[in-house]
Amino acid sequence: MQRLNLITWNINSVRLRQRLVERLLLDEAPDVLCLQETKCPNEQFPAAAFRKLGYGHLALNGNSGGHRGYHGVAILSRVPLSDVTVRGFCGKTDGRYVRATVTLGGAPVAIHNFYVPAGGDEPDPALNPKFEHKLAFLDEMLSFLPRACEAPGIVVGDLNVAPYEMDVWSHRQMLRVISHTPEETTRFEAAREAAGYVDLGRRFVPHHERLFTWWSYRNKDWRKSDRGRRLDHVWAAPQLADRASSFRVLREARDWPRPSDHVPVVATFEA
DNA sequence: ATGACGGATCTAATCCGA
Repeated sequence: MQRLNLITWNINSVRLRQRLVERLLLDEAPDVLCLQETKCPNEQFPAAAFRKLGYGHLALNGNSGGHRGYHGVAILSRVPLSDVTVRGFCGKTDGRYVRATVTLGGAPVAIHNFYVPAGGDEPDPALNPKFEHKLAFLDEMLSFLPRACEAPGIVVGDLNVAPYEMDVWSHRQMLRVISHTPEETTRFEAAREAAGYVDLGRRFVPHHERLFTWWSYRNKDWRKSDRGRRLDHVWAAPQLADRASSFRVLREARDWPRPSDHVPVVATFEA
């Protein structure tokens, strides 16, 4: 493969939105699609439908057991996947990470697909166990990524943190709102820097421009109010970031029928 | 000004998302 076209998308139920995934595969023809919040046990993943469209290679870490109906990540590919690995974070097996390797220009590229915990409402880890879990997850990413990212790769997913001022609709009003608190954003940046990877979104879109990938279902008119956040990310090893030829946020998908509240993020890498 | 929406689940009301 001489070019890698990669998409990450929090689908918010892959079974409910199977048709939207098919539409994306047909419209964008990515080589690899990373999904989060599949909300789907592995045995119920609609693999046959995607295989028909040419995506016959799968890496799944679906929800199971006590996490029925929540979480779940998947990598779909039209090129072979090797080194498929599932890992639990914070001592849980809750479907938040899957890795697979593809080949670009004869060299392996590891793809790390994450669904970071949302963290609940109350931004105090002493009062809110979900926020405590999120901070612990980010801390574990900090210790995990340096070794995992030694092999050149790409970290993608719904990372559930909007690190910069123009990654949220109001920096001032969001500082005490989970996804943009300093406790999260400092850990988030530390984890990325420990990996030595590049924030591809901000390599392509300057820091003074707003860039969002998620808009709440609760807004009456998401486009008009534009109270979004940048929660979905693509981080790339420096040598891959230098070969990135495009980066796009598919905002139009927010208006597809019965949409996800997240939109797909597309990145292209040349060999 | 906080939106008051939408998904899954032991189908009715609850948990969760962020």
